[in-house]
Amino acid sequence: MGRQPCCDKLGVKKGPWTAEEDKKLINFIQTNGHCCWRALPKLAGLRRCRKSCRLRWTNYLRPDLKRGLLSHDEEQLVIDLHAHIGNKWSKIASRLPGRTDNGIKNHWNTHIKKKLVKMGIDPVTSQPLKQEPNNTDNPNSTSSVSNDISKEPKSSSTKNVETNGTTTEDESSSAVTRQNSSKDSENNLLNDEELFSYFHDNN
DNA sequence: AATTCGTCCAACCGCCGTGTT
DNA sequence: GAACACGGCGGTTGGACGAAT
Repeated sequence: MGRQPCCDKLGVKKGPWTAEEDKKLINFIQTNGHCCWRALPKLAGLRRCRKSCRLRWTNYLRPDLKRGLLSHDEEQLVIDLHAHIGNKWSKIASRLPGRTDNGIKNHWNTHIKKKLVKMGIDPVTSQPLKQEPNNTDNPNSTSSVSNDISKEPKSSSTKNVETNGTTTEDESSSAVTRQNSSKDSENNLLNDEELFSYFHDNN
């Protein structure tokens, strides 16, 4: 039978949001809340799909959003969480107040993934990678990696240098603990309660 | 100065889980 | 129980921008 499209394509606008659209969405949600995304575009006078509205609100317009790059602590938390629950970006985001799943996902894909690879860790499984030709003389891959990391921001923009200035040893050490801890969890994803208790214990 | 490359991030798409009829 | 509607999630894309060449 097939699902119907999420919204009728007729007259539905796509692409970047204008300031005016943002204003409409904010005004509507501030006065009415987002009770029903399906009806919202019409009621708010927007020619947008419900999904587009929800995404715009949650990823960009929400008043409690934190903008900018993740701090070192936040990044560390993302890495640890990811090691335990995998690509559950919304769950990870829920542990980082003011951060969105989209933002975290973006940061993971552009930054953290590469860092982990450099550290000799498979970003997908959080397990140590098989030795690459480049890493041949570092059986303990994490040790040399931490040095790499400290040099790494070279390719990053200047914004990055600011926030990453304090990185290095914490990252590698955490990677080691993750390797150990991820061992017991293997592929067993933690549910929310387990996750909570895990972090409760670690804090 | 022009081009290429890498990074950042907003936005879209398709699928899934769940609640309702 | 099946069909449907809806909200939400994760993967991916593409444009803007700055740095490097």
